[in-house]
Amino acid sequence: MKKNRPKYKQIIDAAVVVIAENGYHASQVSKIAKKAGVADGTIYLYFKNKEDILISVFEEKMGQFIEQIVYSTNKKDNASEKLLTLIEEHFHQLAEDLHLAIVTQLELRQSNTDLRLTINKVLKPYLDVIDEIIEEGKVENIFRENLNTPLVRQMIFGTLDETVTNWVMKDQKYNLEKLATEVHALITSGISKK
Amino acid sequence: MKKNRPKYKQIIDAAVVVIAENGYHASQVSKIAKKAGVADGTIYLYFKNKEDILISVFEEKMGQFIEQIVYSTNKKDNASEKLLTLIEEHFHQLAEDLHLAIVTQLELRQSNTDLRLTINKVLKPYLDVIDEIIEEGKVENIFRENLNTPLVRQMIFGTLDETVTNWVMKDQKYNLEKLATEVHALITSGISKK
Amino acid sequence: MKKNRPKYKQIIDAAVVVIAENGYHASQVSKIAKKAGVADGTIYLYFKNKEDILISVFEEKMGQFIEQIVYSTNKKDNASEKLLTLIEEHFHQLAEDLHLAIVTQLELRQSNTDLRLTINKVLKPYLDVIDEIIEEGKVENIFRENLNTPLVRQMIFGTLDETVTNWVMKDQKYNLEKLATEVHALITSGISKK
Amino acid sequence: MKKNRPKYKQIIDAAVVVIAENGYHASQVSKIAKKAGVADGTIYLYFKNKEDILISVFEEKMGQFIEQIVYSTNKKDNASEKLLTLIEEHFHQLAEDLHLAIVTQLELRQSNTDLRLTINKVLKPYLDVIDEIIEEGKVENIFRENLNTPLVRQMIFGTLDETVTNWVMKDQKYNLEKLATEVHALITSGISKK
DNA sequence: CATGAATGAGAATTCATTCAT
DNA sequence: GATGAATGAATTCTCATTCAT
Repeated sequence: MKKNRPKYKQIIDAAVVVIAENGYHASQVSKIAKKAGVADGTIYLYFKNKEDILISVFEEKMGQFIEQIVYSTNKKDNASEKLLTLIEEHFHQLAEDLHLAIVTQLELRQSNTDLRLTINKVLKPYLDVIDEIIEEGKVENIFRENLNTPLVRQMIFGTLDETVTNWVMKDQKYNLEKLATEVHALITSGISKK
Repeated sequence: MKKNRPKYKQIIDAAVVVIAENGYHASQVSKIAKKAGVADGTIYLYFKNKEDILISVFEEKMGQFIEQIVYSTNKKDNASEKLLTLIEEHFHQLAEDLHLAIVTQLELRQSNTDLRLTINKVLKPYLDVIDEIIEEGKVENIFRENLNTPLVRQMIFGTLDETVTNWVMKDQKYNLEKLATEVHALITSGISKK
Repeated sequence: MKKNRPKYKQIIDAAVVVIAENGYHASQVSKIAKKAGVADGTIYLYFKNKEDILISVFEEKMGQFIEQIVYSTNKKDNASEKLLTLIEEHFHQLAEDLHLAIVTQLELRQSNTDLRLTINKVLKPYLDVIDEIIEEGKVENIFRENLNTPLVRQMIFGTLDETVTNWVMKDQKYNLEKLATEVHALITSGISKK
Repeated sequence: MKKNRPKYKQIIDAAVVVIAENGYHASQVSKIAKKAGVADGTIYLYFKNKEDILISVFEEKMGQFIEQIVYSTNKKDNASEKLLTLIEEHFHQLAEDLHLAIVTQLELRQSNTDLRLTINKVLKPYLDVIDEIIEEGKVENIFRENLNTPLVRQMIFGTLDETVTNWVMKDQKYNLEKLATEVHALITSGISKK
C-alpha cells in the first residue's frame, strides 16, 4: 500500500508547506519534490498527477480533521454541547496548524478542475455530522423541530468558514478559539433581543 | 472617460458571460474580445491587462449590486426589516443573473494576485452596510447590545455566501429567493427552541 | 513639397529627441507624434512608414553634417589641412548636438532593414569627400602615392567613428573636440618613432 | 556545470548560424532550438532567456577569439610584430568563420539592453591587449612615448572594425587577410610622405 | 488637412509529465 | 524503486498602420 510508505507522507506534508508558503499557483511539482527530498519523477510513483497530490492533501488532512471532530462530539450527550464542541474543534485544529488553515481556506479554493468536486466529497461526512447534530437537537427538543436542516447546516458551516477565513486573512491577529462560545451563542440564540 | 464609452461595457459584459461559460482559467482574452465583437488589441485600449478586466468586472457588477442593496435597505425603517431586505436583495440579484452568480461565487475565487485584494476592497462597502444595520439594531433595542459586530457580520455574510454557493453548485434546483425569510429568522432568532 | 511644411521638420526633430531619450526600440510612432504635437495619423501624411521617418532623420541631419564639412574643408588649400578640418568639424558637430550624436552613434545602428542600406547611401558623399582629400594629398605629394585609398578611408572613418562612439558611451566626460589634432597627427604620421 | 554539457555548445553553435542566416530580429528561440536539435524548452535548461543565449554566444566566441590573439602575439618579441600579429589574427579568424563575422559585425550590434554592456565587458580584455602592445612599444622605443594610449587604441580598433565590417558588407569580394600588412603600415607610419 | 480609435499578427516562456539509466 | 534531463503545447500583449469623421 503506497499510502503507508514513508515517502507518501513526506510528499503530502511537503505539499502543504509549499502551498502555504508559495500559494497555489506558484507550487510547482518540482518545488514540492525538492521540499520532500525526492526527485521530481518519484512524485509520480506515488501520485497519478499533480492534482492527485492536492486531492490527497485534502483527503488526508481533512480526514483527520473530521475524525477528530466526530470523536470529540461523540463524547458529548446533547446536541447543543455537540455543536459547541464542533465549533471549538473546528477553530482549534485550524488555529493549531496555520499552514493547513492557509491551504484549506485560501489556496486550495483557487483550483478548478476535479479538486473542487473532491473537496465537496471529502467535506460530505463533516456536513453529515452537522446535519446529525441538528436532527438530534430536534429530537431532544432543544432545537426547533421545523428547522430546514440543510439550510441550518449552510448557516453553521458558512459562519465557521467565513470566521476562519477572516482570521487567516487578518493575519491571525486575534484568538480564533476564544470566539467559539460567541459563535455558538449566535447560532443557537440569534441576534435578537429576548 | 473610458468607462463611459460603449465598448467598455461591451467588454465587461462579454467577460462575465465568457467566464461563466468557460470557467476562469479557460477564459482567454481572445475569447472575450470575440464575444465582445472587438479586436484583441482593443481590449488593451480599455484595460491595462487581463487581470484589470477581471477586477473591473467585479468592481462594476458588485458596485451595482451593493448600490441596489443600499437603496432598498434605506427605504426600510428598522434594522430587522433592513436585514430582511438585504437578504432578499442579495438572493434576488444573484438569482436574476445566473452568469454573475457563477462568476462571483465560483470563478473569480480561483484568482490569486491583486484580484483577491480588490475583491475585499470592493466588498468593504457591503460589509459596512451590514455593520451599520447591526449597530442600528442595537440602538433600536431590537438586537442585543453586547453583540460582537464584526463577528455577527461574518455570520451574516458567511451564511448568505454559503447559501448562494450551494444553490449555484446544486444547479439552482430550488428557489433561492424563497429562502430569504427563513435565513432571516435563523439569524435573528437562532436555532434554539424558545 | 512636404519637406518644406513646418510639421515635417517638427516630426524629424521630435524623432531625434525621442530616440535619443528612449532608445531606438522604445521609440514608438505614437511617442514621436506626441512629442511633435501632432496626431499619430498625421505622421503618415508626411512619411510613408516608421522607417521612412528614421531614414529621413538620417538624411536630413547627415545632409547638413556633410554639407558643413564640405563647406569648411573647401576653404582650406591642402590635403593635410583639409583632413584636419574634416576631423575638427566631425567632432565639433557631434559634440554640439548630443542628441544627434547618441542617435547616430548608438541608436540608429540597432535597426536592421533598409535603414542600414540607406545609412551607407547617405554616408557615401562623406566617404567620397574623404577619398578626394586622400587623392588630393597624393597629387600634392603630401601623402604617399601608393596608398590604398579605400583602405585609408576606412582607417580614417573607423578611427573617427570609434572615437566619437567612445566619447558618447563614456558619457562625454572629456572634451572630444580637443582630440582633433592628436587624431590628425596619428593618421598622418602613425605611431612609430621617427 | 552546464557549460560543459554537449547541448550547451550545440545551442551556441546553432544560434550563431541561425542569427547569421536570418538576422538578429528574425532569430526566434524556436528556430535556434530546431537547428540545435533540441526542444524549445531545453533551451531554458541552459539559458535564462533569449538574451542570455546571445550574451553567451558573444562570450564564448569572443573569448576564444581573444585567447587566440593573446596566444599568438605573446610569441612575438616586439611591439610592432605583436601589432602585426594582432591584425593578422583579427582578420584571419573572422575571415575563417563568416557566420561569426556576420554575427559580430552586423547582427549583434542591433541589440540594446544588457547585451551591449556585455559586449563592452567581453571586449575589455582585447582592448587591454592593444593597450599593452602600445605601452610595450613605448618602452621598446619603437612607438612615440607621448602617444595617448586610449586614443591610439581607439584608432587601431576602429580601423580594424571598420575594415572587417566593410569586407562583410561588400560580400567578402576581396581577401581580407591580405590587407593586414597594409593596415599595419598605415597605423605605424601614417599616410604622410616620409 | 488632421485626427485618434480600432485593428490583428506574431513570439517568448513555463512546467507537468515521461522514460532511459 | 529512484532519478532528473528532456519535452512541447499553449497564451498574453505591443504597436505600426488605417480610415471614418
